[in-house]
Amino acid sequence: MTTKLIAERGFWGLSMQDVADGCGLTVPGMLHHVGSKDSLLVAVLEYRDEEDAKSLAQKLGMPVNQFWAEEPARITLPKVCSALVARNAEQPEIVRLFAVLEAESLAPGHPAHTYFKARQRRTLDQFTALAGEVAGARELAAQVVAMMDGLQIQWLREPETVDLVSAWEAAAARLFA
Amino acid sequence: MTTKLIAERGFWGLSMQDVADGCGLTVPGMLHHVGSKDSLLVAVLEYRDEEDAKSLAQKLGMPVNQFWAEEPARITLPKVCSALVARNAEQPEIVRLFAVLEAESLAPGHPAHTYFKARQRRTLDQFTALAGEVAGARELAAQVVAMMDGLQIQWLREPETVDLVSAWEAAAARLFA
DNA sequence: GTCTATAGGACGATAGAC
DNA sequence: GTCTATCGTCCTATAGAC
Repeated sequence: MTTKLIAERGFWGLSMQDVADGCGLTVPGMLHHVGSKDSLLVAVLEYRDEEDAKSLAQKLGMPVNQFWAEEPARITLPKVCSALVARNAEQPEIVRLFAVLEAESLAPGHPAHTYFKARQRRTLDQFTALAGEVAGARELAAQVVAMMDGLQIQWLREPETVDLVSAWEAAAARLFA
Repeated sequence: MTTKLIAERGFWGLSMQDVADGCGLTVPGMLHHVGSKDSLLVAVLEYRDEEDAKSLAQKLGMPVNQFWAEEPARITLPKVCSALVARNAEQPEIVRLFAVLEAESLAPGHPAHTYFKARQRRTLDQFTALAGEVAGARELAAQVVAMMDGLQIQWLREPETVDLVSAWEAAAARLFA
């Protein structure tokens, strides 16, 4: 529930009042559980990352947290990206949450600043490993991440006009040519 | 001055108090000039767009507001992108302002929602025209915009590690191949 | 665990003097 | 034009009863 509200307002625009209403609780009632606004934020982020990792591993038929470490031939970067995009296309609200927080957290004082910095490094490392032994693997990984983020923004801005999956497939055809 | 603060906090996290302090005024003193918080936002956005258009036209040696309408052979999409990236690399704070607002404004109720929707359409149209008569020109335009936005995020998150210009050149080599 | 009540600020905006 | 003073609203968080 929190996810939807943060996606609409961002973290700075989020009010605990609204979150509590959405949960059918009063404000102190939910603060008893989550502790504070900051810890609520990181809890939501980590929860979503876990859920996504599970879903992704299932889509690829791999055990969780191992899909990028082994079998470099069977699990390729294009396949992982397709699975990721398919997953994201199903949940626009969560994608918007990450898009908003990804930008907000660029400011050094933001509660999720270090979280997103670590997340970007981790994603780049994983994608680089998946890209294989080709020259410029890290460059390709960065471009893939950038393209996915950018297309998601366009999709979220005009969901009626843009289809995320087909937009990504067209981009992948160019990137992985 | 406002630019820097919005870039750090986003629009929802921005306080008129801070802006007024940054300008050496009191809060009502500056509200007299800008009218309201919402109008301050759009004023900043439109001002930046004008300044960027001027700078871009100068870099390309073209009259303002005509660089995408004519001479499709001399002014190509890669050239415009290089000029844009070079311009953006000089002003990380303004780029962060747009990155934050671009994500925040995805919410339908945001003061800049319609502004960014129109901006995205306009940019896509201009880039599509610049791409020329090739098949899939609009797809290419969308991918170029996505790549620029995504690389900017990575650059803003780790300015010490990522160099925006060289990252873009590597991406352009792949996109325009 | 969930509530009522309330503290203690910060916010955007207005009114009116100078 | 810029100020002081202030209104009314919203916020996060705490204290303490049930």
